[in-house]
Amino acid sequence: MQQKKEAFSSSSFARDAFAGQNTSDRPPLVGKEIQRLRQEHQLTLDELASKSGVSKSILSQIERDHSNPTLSTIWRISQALKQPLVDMLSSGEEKPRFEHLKVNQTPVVSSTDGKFVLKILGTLGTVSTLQWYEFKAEEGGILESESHGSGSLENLTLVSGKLLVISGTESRELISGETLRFLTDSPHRLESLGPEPAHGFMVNLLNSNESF
Amino acid sequence: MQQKKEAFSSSSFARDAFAGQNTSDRPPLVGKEIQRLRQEHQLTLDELASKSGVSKSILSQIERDHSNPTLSTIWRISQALKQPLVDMLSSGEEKPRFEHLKVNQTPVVSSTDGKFVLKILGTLGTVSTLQWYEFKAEEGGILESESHGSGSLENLTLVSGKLLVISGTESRELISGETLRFLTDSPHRLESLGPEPAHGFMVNLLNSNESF
DNA sequence: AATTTGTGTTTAAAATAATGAACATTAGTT
DNA sequence: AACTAATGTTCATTATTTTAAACACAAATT
Repeated sequence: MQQKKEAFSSSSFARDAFAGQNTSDRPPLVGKEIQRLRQEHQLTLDELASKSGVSKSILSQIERDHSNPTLSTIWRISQALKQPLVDMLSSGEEKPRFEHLKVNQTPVVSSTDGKFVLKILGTLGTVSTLQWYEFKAEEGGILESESHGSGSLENLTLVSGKLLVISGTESRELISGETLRFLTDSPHRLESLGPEPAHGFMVNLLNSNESF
Repeated sequence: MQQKKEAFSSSSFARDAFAGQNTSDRPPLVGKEIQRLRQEHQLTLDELASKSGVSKSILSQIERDHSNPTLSTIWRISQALKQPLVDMLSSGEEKPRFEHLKVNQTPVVSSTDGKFVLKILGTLGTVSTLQWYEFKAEEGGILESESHGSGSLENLTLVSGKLLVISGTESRELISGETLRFLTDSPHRLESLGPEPAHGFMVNLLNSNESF
């Protein structure tokens, strides 16, 4: 019954019984990171133990990667160290190459009557300000915009539906599949003509102050 | 000797399985998220068990938040579901940060077998080059791209369908309505997973500080 | 209806993570 | 050096996760 205290060498942690998948990779080793954070906070094992509610013996083992902590244990440690749980786990991994926005994380703006919905897909405010959106508008939905400043440009592509675009004194009617670029240095307005809802994509360049 | 078959009711874990927002006084409940991902992949507990090497009984309990999984268990599940470990834990927590832009090269895009259709909606060449597209890809459609140069950024929004994105050694799976930003300083690849065709938008920022 | 097949849940045993106490090791002081 | 005090590690025990097998249930097939 007495198995070796030899870390998790015989446990499922290092098991490679299930070949074919990722035998090369292993779960993240949080030990060094936890130890670094604890020392940064100038805490002893005893102090972190009482702060976190995790026994100091298991803390010692986790720091040396001799134990495979449970989620609740990692979480209690992260709380005591005031460190987001996620950061502790990703320290050993690769840098975040992706930014993954789930459906409910995408900012949405809608007109007061709710008929015109703008989903803000991205913005970039470096050299020139750039914003892009997806929009959906049922029949009669209207989006009114002020001037975006001289030199601002709007690029509209309609995937489905019919859309009336009015900028300044001019107006155009867009049908499915068409693209329209126009200056938005004056108030402008989009209106879904229906009957099917308008759906499309919009890229805006705002107030470019570049000289070329 | 008291046997608590009641999961972790006597532990520091949550008493009630309630998969709402993370109130940040208890470890994150990953059950709902894991179940969602498994069903998205159309896997049964048996299938995920053999893919991940985690027994289906514990999978069942974890999905219902009746167990407090170890790090290695969560990690093996995340690997099988091709989902970054961190994302599974942060479903109710904070968001990732942004990326930074650097120097670059000339972008080269090598495309397809016909199943993947890119519609170029617009381009703009100033200090950094900007391009945006609409794409439609039937099941199995693949778009392979070479590096766009270090610091190049791709912004993908999926309107419908399912899309697998691979960049470098990492991969993400996008479902309808989600947005993904990622660095394209290494070869990357988009694959429509079907069954319905993938449809979405793409905005690329390419570094073009070309020094001839 | 009865039987199979597929899918998720529960059960009993084994593996191991977590605890508190004893032990070891270092660092500082006399 | 010897003695403390402080800190980290190991030990024995307990608590819980994990596993494999049995079970329950539903849907499909004969």
